[in-house]
Amino acid sequence: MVKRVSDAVKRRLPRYYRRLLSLDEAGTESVSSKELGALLGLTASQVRQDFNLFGGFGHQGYGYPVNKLREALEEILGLKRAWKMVVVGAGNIGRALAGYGYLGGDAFRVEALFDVDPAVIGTQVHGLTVKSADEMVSFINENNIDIAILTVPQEVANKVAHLISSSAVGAILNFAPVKLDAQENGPIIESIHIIDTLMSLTYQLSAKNITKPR
Amino acid sequence: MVKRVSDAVKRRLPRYYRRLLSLDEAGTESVSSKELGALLGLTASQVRQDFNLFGGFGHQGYGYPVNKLREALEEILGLKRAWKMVVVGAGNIGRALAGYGYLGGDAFRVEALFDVDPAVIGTQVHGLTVKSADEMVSFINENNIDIAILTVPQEVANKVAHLISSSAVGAILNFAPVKLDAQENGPIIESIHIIDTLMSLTYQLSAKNITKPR
DNA sequence: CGGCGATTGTTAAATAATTATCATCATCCT
DNA sequence: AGGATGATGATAATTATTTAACAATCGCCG
Repeated sequence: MVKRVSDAVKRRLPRYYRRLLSLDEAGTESVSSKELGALLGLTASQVRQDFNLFGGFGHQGYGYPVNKLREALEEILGLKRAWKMVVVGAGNIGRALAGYGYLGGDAFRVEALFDVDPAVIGTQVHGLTVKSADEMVSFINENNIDIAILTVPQEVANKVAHLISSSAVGAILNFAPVKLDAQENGPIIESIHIIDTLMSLTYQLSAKNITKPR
Repeated sequence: MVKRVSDAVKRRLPRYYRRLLSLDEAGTESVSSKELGALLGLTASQVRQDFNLFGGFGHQGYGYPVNKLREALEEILGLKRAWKMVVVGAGNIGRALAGYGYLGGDAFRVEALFDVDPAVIGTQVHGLTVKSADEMVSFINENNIDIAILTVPQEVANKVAHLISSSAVGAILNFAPVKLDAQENGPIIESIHIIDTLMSLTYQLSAKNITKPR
């Protein structure tokens, strides 16, 4: 049962979970791979393949029990516990994320918000007082922070990421449009590059007017 | 030269561009596929394959001229012109994005910000006055808006997306944690699901403690 | 002015991911 | 009670993506 989970599957798991959650809340008892695939734009085959990486959740002739599968995904994704986070960089995006009491408000908690700007330090953002970046590493270590959300300007992103990596944090969620250089045994890094997604859109918009999609 | 561009390549193009831009700004004249690959965590082979989809930009024995390649990518990605955007939903993320004078501040411009909440309509956000959602479709059409950034609550995301689709907008950048149902000949849709990326992190953090990476 | 070193563009091979197929089995209906 | 139905789990086939290999080519240096 310890099969390799590809990146592609890893990206699909949260999507399955979100959909299962909403089906469960709607009171749906079971769902077939075909139905779920249709809801997510995937083939039935792929849905079954994916779930079978983690074990057999389905009943033949019946489909998958929504509640049980949702529970299983919750376990797999580590959502049965709360994760403590800090936001590093109190700019526009950083402040927005500090107010993130979102989906499974239980699972993700922002514990602190840091910045270097003296004019910003001490101000209130969504009930948090912005702390000085000097305190960051010790705060992370003393409060067992799991995830650092990095929203600093790209020029300093790697420097700050390096500093964060010297703490005991488990993962970094990077919003700076820069590739952070990963370190052996350092935190897990995932990036969200908004600007890249925008450029992907303009690429497609530009291409649309030249060649039709096949 | 009209080869099919896969999704994987499409996602790498902006990364190439960003790196080329910074190399160019640093005054670097040429870069080999090997060097560029190392900077981006790709193989030299892959870099060459990708560029060759769009034509031969390199000089044998020499590498790729940074400036010329950057220009070419700018053309390919459609960054030679300005793109007009609106932000729909003046919540935390929406307000943050309204202040988006980011990278190629020339290429992307936020022209307006919409919401349904009477308490928010009329307020100022980063120099923009929040407009009523009632005006949205006509504003998009009259001002030739290219991209709508959707940052409304998930419950109404599809409803609003549908409304946007009735306008002449070319693309939607969706931040709601929901799969928008695409329509034939409707706008191009790309989504950024922050919550999914967080879950992908907790999945990896959870998995790390059970099985070591092979 | 000719050979050497380096790096491309291209084709081929290997690997990974997705889709299709099918035997098996649980449930339901008559 | 038994067969039809429908959907899983597993395996096989297909397709896509990545990596490797190598001949062709350019500039540089002597």
